[in-house]
Amino acid sequence: MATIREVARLAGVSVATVSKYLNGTKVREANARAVEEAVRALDFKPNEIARGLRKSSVMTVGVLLPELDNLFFTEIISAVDSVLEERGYSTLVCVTHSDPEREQRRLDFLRRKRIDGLIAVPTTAASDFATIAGDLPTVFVDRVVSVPPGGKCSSVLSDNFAAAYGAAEELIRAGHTRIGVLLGPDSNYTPLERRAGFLAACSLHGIGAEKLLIRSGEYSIEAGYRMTRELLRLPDPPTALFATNNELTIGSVKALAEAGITAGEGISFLGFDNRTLAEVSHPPLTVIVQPVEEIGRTAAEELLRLIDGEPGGKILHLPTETIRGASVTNPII
Amino acid sequence: MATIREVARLAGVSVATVSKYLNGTKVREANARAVEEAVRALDFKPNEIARGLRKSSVMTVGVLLPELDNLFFTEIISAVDSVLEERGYSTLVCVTHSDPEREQRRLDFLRRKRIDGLIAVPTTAASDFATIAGDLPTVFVDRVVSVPPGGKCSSVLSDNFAAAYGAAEELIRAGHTRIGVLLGPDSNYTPLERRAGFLAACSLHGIGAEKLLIRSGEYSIEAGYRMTRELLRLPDPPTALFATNNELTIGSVKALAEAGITAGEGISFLGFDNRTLAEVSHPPLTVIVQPVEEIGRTAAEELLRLIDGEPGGKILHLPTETIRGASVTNPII
DNA sequence: TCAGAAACAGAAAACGATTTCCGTATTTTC
DNA sequence: GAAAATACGGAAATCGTTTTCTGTTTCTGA
Repeated sequence: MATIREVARLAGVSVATVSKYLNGTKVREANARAVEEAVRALDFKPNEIARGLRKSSVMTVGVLLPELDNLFFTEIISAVDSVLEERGYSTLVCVTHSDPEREQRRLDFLRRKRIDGLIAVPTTAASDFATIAGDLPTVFVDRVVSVPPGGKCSSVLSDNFAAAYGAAEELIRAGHTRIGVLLGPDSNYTPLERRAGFLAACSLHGIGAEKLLIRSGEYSIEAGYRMTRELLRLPDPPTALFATNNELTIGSVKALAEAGITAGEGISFLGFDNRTLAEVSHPPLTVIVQPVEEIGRTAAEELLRLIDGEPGGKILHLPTETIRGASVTNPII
Repeated sequence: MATIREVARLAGVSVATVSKYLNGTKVREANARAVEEAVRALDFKPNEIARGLRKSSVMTVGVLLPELDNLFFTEIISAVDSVLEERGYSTLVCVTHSDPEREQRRLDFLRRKRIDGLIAVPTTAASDFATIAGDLPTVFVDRVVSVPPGGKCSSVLSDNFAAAYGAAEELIRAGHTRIGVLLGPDSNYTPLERRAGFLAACSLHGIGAEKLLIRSGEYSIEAGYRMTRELLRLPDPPTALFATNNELTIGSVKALAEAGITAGEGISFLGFDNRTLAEVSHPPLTVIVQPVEEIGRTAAEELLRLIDGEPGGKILHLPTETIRGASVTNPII
């Protein structure tokens, strides 16, 4: 592949002139023409590696996340990538499989690649910014990491508390008091927030925790399925179910279908995130959806700000949206 | 961030020694120790950019695909990434949004990054390898591109012909002769293969094309929905439906649900790809699933072979799998 | 026409690693 | 114990750009 040297020779100018012309510094008209032609003739493409070395910036941000086979994450990356690409950055994706050791290795890898910034959905639990990213501009997504005020990192996530609060109100307003809630692992941040939001709304309406049937487990289809079956088998089963994540929603829907229960008839159902499943269901499900696209965009924009040296330390909560289907109805007493 | 020079100084050796030690060449025990310690003390991480420049290989492969918000693609990337990472390669993902111009720009970008190989789901239609990738080792996924025998590229995809052939047999065996088929755009390669496979099986069983109700349109939920409604409204509607892609399947399921038709009772249904929807449906759907994980792995392995200089020119067809639910039954005459 | 200013071109020094090549230590062999 | 063989360390070249800094043109205005 042609180098800038060969272009210079063919054009009869110095490499400095070629470089300047290609980077927008003014050169003599005749030279510009000659360079242009040489570039075309040799199909010259500047070596970004050499460029990156000299400029000590490769215009790359790392993205560190648990999995690639999960639309929640990939839709976020998609938005992140759109924003970053527009500003000339490329995106280097690394998968952790939720393994802390692997996470550390991949992070090391990204640092060796001299990334300019990081977008991370960290797995490591009780971690602060410094141990994860050092002094790298970083935006955490769907996680809150202890954020030094004005430091080089921020967080972007849905307002999980408000989402669950709203969900509870939705169900209570319809007349439910005996509600089953399917939560993710207690070790994660978001399930705790969702639990807290839900409980807050309930207690405000005088519904004690003892009437609630809260279950927590993995974020998986199987867990959702299992927990739903458990709840349905209770002597006094709940009149409404709230599944707080995509996988739990899928599992729950499956269990209901198997039990011959139509959401909104035998029991009310409030799901999370899976817009498509909600639409395709009959009747359509009521679901709370996270603004994935906006989360991605916001994270990318905040990261660009951090890279530009502006202070971070923000925690950006984005509102969720409730898509009303017909799966939340009055309870049959 | 520390450089190899500072490590050398602190360890009291030359940069050559540091480099050698870190790259596995034997050095004196005492020096090894000193380097080790200096590396730790300075938290030295080799600059992969400088390294890449000198070695003229950055151990990176590009991935060029239409979208990131589609599990079919992201599951493939996931597998690709696993295989490549194990061999020390990183994956640089670029999205084309199915826009040929953008595809060209992103490809240019990847070449400037001096990637060692490419995995591509090209959008550009009638294109041959040379115009897309030049002499870059390339594996095309879910597309067949005119492959120079022994050249530096190969293709990996499902055996779409066989999949559709099998689908037709499945339905014919159950007794259906009046079958509605939902296909993707005629301008793509895979819909044509699927159509051909389906027709081949039908004609073998003496079912003329005139009895079939073949519709083609976009690969979208809306198209699937629309085409299904059209078919259901016919004076003599089909007794079975075959949706040939994930989105078409979703749209079709939605239309059926809305029409109050249960797949496998009023009408038989054969879907594609969406394992989760198939499982969660009631009754579970019979679907043909593509071996996404294996497609990804195979593509990555083939690419590694090409990068190692072995000849390409292969077209690798991987068998699909039929997951039998209860949505294909005998027709009610 | 010429001095001074402004515009531009080019040689060479970075950037941070790897690698070659040569010289010195160390070991082996008789 | 000396010569030959081997092992190892280090100076310097290299990868392909950008950028600085100096030197040369070209332009301007009286």
